Amino acid sequence: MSIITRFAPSPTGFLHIGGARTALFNWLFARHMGGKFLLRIEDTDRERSTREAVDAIFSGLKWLGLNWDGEAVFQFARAPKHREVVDELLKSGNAYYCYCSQEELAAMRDQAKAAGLAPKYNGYWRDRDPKLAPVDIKPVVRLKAPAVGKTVLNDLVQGTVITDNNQLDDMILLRSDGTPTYMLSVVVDDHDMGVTHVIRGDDHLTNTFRQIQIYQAMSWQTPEFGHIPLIHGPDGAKMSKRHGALGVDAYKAMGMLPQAMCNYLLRLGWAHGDDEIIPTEQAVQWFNIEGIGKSPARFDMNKLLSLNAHYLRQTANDQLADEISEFLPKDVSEKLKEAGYRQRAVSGMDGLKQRAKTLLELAEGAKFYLLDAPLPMDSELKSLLNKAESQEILGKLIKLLESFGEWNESSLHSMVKEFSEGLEVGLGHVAKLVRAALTGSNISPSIFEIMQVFGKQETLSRLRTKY
RNA sequence: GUCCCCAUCGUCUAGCGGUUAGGACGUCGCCCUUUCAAGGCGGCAACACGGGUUCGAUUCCCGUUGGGGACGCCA
Repeated sequence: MSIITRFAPSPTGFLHIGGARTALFNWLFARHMGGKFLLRIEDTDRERSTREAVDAIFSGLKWLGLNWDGEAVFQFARAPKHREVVDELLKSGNAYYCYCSQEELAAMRDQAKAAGLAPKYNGYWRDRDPKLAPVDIKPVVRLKAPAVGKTVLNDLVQGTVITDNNQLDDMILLRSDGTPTYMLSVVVDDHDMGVTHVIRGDDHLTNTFRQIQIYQAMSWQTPEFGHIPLIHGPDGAKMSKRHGALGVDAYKAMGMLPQAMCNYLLRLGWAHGDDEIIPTEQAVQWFNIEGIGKSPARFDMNKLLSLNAHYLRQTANDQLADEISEFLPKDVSEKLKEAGYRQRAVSGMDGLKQRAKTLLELAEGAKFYLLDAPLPMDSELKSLLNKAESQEILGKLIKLLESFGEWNESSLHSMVKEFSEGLEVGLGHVAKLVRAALTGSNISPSIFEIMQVFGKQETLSRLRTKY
């Protein structure tokens, strides 16, 4: 039998990092098994669901390369189907109307808590004659869950977990306004969509017992469940906004590469021996649910960054030249469209990409190739260049360069080195001046590589520029 | 409060009864070097604690402690 997984986020905010990992695991498992990966938007909370959030989920998944099979299912649209199931449950005696008010329910919870029990509904209307119902209260429909015995979950990740049914109460299936609850909708949708493996965050673990009760009441076969540990913030607590970790779009904006994100997320809670660099294609081959760890992992930006730097260096130069475009100011990125400037950026990437961890840093580092002299420069560097002594050195160098024929990195290196030794100032000092004139900075790739990329004419023109 | 889950370097992890407890990120030092990186080499750094089981426990069992999660007419 072919397996079917799904990712079922609620569109109430951005696609966060934990959700992305859940999606990744579902996607990897489906692809590994040659099955299907479905997407369902759980938009039954009409108050909080937004179109923007739906778009963020779509674009986030696409960016990560987690393509889903078929059209995304919107849960709210299936409400009529969910209500049909409630009718069936009512008919079969597996559900009943409950007329308790919010106040009464709160009192019950307090009472249970005071008695040392889990705060829950006490089943007041479970076996009561509906004729006794107050006329002014709109009822909810509750599942008539087994009151005794145990519910067993053989979880793919967590192992066998057993809950005493007295821990669970009769959950609400239909709200008083007639809308289905999450608990019911998930079960009905997973069943109708043919989902065979439900892989989700372990914050859903206890919900699963309730959901199993619905499957049982409907005599439906339960899918396999795998509850993966949540990602925690650096302080060990559940990942939240205050950890500064936002939606996947935020990581994109930081200049992260999707391959790096996937690799990082995969290694959070899953390992393949000592392997660290696991490109997605490799992950599809290797992925298995058994390998998922049970302990929560903390989010570590440094490791993500290091992985990102790795994938950045693996990326082809011309592709990087395209990628940095959106990280550049408009006027600078426009230059990228002109063949000459673009060629410089592409040629310069070898030196640039090993100095950047993100596309943002890469773009920053590439600016000097795209800007025209005079370059923006801090005052300290300016005054260094303006010193008579500096000008004298540069003047002599320019003369030599003008008649220098072998315009390539290594020849330029030897030549300038010899030149410096002749002047008895040291290559370091000369390099600093050249670097300033060529890049406007005192940090850059090799100046000889830069000279080669610029070519003789542009190099000399920059060296002659006065600040 | 009740229930559930977790526990190896600072972090992510390998380990599935006998290992000098391995790798990666970070960190420190050295090499390379025109700056900054990258790269190479090396150092520091962990089995939470207490009981069992066993010839032998990081590994299996129980407890303690610590962390996390769930207990909505949210999803």
